[in-house]
Amino acid sequence: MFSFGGLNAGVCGKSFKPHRNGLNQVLGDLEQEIMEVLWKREEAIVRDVFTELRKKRKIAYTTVMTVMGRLANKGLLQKSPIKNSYLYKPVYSKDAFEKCISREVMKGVLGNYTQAAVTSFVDVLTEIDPKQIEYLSNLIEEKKREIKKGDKRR
Amino acid sequence: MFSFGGLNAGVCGKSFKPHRNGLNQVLGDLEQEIMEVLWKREEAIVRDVFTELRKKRKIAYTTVMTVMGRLANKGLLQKSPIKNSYLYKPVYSKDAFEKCISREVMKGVLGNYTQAAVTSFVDVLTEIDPKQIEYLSNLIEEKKREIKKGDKRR
DNA sequence: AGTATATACTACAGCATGTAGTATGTCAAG
DNA sequence: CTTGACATACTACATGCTGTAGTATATACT
Repeated sequence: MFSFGGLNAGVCGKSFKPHRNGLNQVLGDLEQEIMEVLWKREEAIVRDVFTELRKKRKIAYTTVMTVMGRLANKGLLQKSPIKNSYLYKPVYSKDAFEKCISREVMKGVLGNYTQAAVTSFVDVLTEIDPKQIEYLSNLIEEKKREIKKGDKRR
Repeated sequence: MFSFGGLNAGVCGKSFKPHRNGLNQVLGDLEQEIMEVLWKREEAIVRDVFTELRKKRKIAYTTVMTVMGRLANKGLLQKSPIKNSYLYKPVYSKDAFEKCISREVMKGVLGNYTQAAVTSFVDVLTEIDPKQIEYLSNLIEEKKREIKKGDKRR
């Protein structure tokens, strides 16, 4: 239950903040910064991330460590022992994570206000990128054919 | 900025919890219960709401009052002096509120992961209610015509 | 042995929300 | 005019999430 491509939905769809940007919509500020570093480097130890973040702003080593630990507890980072410390890796690719978010959010909104959601979807999509309407149109036609096929089989 | 039908988006789109049900997706448990009562009765004083909630469970009068006050601060309830107390009314209809949510959430997800969002939208919609695909299809055709018209005018 | 580095653990602040007590004001009935 | 019901304001505490960081302790290399 609640899984998508092996990704536990609880992880990507717990709380979505529409007004924020990027993955900050589901992650805290620092959490997001850290995940970005991890996705960029594939893997890292706390010091790597600390050094990276430290370039931009003042932050304590233990702060980074604490949050990386929390991300591991949430299932977003995998923690494996290495020498006298741990190596962290993202459990899911950024792409998979984003797909999971969009899917969970869509499920949440469509499942609760289907009609209104369909309407605003089309409106908003037109506003932000009218070209996507063409793509959407094709997707729909495809789905329609799929549904018909399913009907025949019955 | 950030308004929809007079509704300040901050109110309906601050934090969306996809896994919850109904307006509990953007409101706390008690907040939602209270709003439901208000939407049902159009207007009420604290005691009305308290009496209603009290039928179902143990709760203190002041608890209801505190939360109704918070809802007023958030701009969800309008508070007008009456006799020696206040009369509360929903500022927005339940319908308008739901539309605002769906719009803000769509903006949030489409604005950040357009492609992925379009894909999951179609998938999820098919899963939960294939009949809606037909409606969607019509909406799209309409939009396409609108867009063409807009092009001509340039 | 000492210094740097790693983690674990603890802790606190701020915000949102649920919960409720206490103090205080108001009004109507006796 | 005193009393009791009821209203509000204010304060407070708990929980969960996130950002932040100190302290204690283990480890390892020089």
